[in-house]
Amino acid sequence: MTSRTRRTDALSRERIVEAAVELLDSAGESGLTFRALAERLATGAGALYWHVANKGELLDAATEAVVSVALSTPPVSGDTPGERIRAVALGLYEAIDRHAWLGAQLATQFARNPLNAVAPRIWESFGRQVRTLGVPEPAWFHSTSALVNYVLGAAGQNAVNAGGAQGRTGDRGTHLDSVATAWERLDSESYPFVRAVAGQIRDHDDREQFLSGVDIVVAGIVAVHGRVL
Amino acid sequence: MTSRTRRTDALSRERIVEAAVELLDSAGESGLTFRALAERLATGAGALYWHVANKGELLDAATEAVVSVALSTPPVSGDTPGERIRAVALGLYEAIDRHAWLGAQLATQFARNPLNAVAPRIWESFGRQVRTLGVPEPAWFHSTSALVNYVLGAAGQNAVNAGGAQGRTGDRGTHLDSVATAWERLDSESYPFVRAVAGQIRDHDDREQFLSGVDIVVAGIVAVHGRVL
DNA sequence: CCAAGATTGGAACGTTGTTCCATTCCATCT
DNA sequence: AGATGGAATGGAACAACGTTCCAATCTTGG
Repeated sequence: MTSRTRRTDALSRERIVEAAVELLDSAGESGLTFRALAERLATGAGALYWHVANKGELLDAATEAVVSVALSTPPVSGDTPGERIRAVALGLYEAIDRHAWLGAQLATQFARNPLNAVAPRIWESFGRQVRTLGVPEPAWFHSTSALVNYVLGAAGQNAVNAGGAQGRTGDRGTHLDSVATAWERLDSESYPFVRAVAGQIRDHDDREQFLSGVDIVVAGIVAVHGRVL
Repeated sequence: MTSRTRRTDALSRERIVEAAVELLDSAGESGLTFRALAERLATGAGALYWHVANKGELLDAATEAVVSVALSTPPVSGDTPGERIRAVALGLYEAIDRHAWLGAQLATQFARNPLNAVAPRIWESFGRQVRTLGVPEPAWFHSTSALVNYVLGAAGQNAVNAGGAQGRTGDRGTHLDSVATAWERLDSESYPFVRAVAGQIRDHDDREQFLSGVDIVVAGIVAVHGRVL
């Protein structure tokens, strides 16, 4: 028996990242600690550092793993360029909805580590569709930048509401309700506009609001840079 | 002398927040610790907790203090609604440029603490101008949401580039250069679009790119919801 | 002047990311 | 098969952090 059976419980970067995602999903961003991760993998915290440089790299890897599947499945569908952009954006939105920690992560990822791999992935997915809008090449950069910035901004702001797919809308409802109530109680001299829209926050649909913003940005790209096809 | 002179070095929430902003500016987000803050204020870390509940509240207060002055000075000027929206956005942009930590903070603030005071401030500033675009009331919420999400998304992504006003463009230049180089080296099969726009990242103007996005969103709002005035 | 509350500041606690290193595993060579 | 050396492990230890606690000190009203 020259080659004994390889141990199936051996550590690897992939297993670590996978466990990190599970831990983030179940315990939140503050729940991801090297000790909890080591316990879940039945090893010591020090061993993880052989496969992962530090916590930042681990977070980046977890983010990339999740974004990667969100952007690759399903293959973007839709008849018009606008519909295909909505499909890409919706894929990201649902990934954020599934993983409550992802929104905050995406919103600051490029700032924290501009050399990571998730930024070009997102840019590529949106940029290809922006190109099909008929935008001339010199405007590709600004147009895609606007779209990506909107999506990542919405990601960061809506991160709290994540997890609504499971039907536990109770938390979300009371949560939005408390925000709406707080906004309605603001000084009417200083905050007339906020008070006017506070009611809409109570019963709005996050997904619809998100897609509405995508439509606005796409319409803006076409209006400013685009040609009508 | 029944009333002795009041000590001028007494702690107060304002002095603490002011010192926190200075510490964030000079030492970055990781430089803000209760120990460093206590040393700067010539006191103990425990004393700070009499005026500030915890670090999150301190960060919120620092953010609000900076955003507050950014949105109130100067009084928004401009002939058209679009120009006034640009003025509001530019005020925020320059605050982020002055305070490198602010971008990441804003990008996740609403998610972290939806009841804080900075979100309604930003919504009010933009919302008032959106109203003057001629958007009908039912669309105020979606339109302002799109604009705010774009601005905060751009804030989070551009946070690294902050500090360019002082003229030390060397860091920024080499930094963007390394990003551009990394993007140019990506697989041409998987990343054709990113490679095509990588060159534009090297010599683009952040401010111009940011404002270009604002124009796109404003044009989109008008195209989707607005009336021509 | 004196009590009572407000405020201070330093010590201490628990937790975190990370480093260090002795030990174990495993593929390869003789 | 047995030795060898690098790959990999895991537990202890360290520094730093947010936070709590409390004795000491100020400040104010009677």
